[in-house]
Amino acid sequence: MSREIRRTMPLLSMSIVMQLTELSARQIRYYEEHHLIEPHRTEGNRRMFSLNDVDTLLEIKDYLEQGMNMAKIKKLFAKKKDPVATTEDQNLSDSELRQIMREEMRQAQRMQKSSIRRGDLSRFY
Amino acid sequence: MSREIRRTMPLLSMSIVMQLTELSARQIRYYEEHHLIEPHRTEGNRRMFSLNDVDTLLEIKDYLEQGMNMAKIKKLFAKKKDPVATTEDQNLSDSELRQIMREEMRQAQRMQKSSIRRGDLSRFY
DNA sequence: ATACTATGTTAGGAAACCTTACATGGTTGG
DNA sequence: CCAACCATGTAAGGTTTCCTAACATAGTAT
Repeated sequence: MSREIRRTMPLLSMSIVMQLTELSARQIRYYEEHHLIEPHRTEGNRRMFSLNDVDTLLEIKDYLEQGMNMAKIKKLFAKKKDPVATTEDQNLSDSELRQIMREEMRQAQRMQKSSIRRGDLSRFY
Repeated sequence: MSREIRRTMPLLSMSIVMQLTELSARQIRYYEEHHLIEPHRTEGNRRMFSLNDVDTLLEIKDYLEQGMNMAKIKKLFAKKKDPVATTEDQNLSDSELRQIMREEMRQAQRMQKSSIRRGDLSRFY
């Protein structure tokens, strides 16, 4: 059974995700409104998050703390998903994207080496 | 951050554990009454389970389906924790214990090889 | 035949979560 | 400088999920 499935399986409730990410419920719902995450829903309409969702939230948090705004973050995510999208007003230059990706890679490397880092989900599961 | 911590971190709510284990809430609470698991509690008194708890529950389920009763399962778990416990009425013979352990080992091996097996938690996370 | 074991079910209450709406400090463009 | 907007806080009212406690029951063991 693939790692993909494990990471997309909705296992976590709102309160746990709040603890894991140190975000408020309001913030998490707001990011969902902007389609940056799409948590699963139970029959009773409760959100259930996957580990991937948590990762995404930590990424969003990081970008926001770096001063990026939602609009830019949305474009960033859109482009990461489909780097050759043809929408006209995708005004996030390729060089900007590459810049960000490069930083992510460097961060990932650092995570391999040092032990604990903010945003390192492996603390939790 | 150690695997140990990841696996003991209370992340999962009752409903999710019910799905993962295919046990009823009643059953899960009953096994807790017998101290086979000790889920964490939130401030509001809700149970929060770790991945280890889920493993334990699947193990219990397996033993029960094999016809073992709670009393025996309790002794089995006690002895697995402390194989040299000195309580008098620990009437689970060493050979019985070794027998069970051997089967577990064989099962674990099979899990390495074949893909999906009941009791294989890796389906989920 | 009786007692026990493991589980189901029900009731009443509390915690956690939901959506919607309004409030607000910080930033931004005119 | 001010109006608009952005990201977030907060409050209200309602629903879902979970809690404990108690009683019911089919199957098993004594």
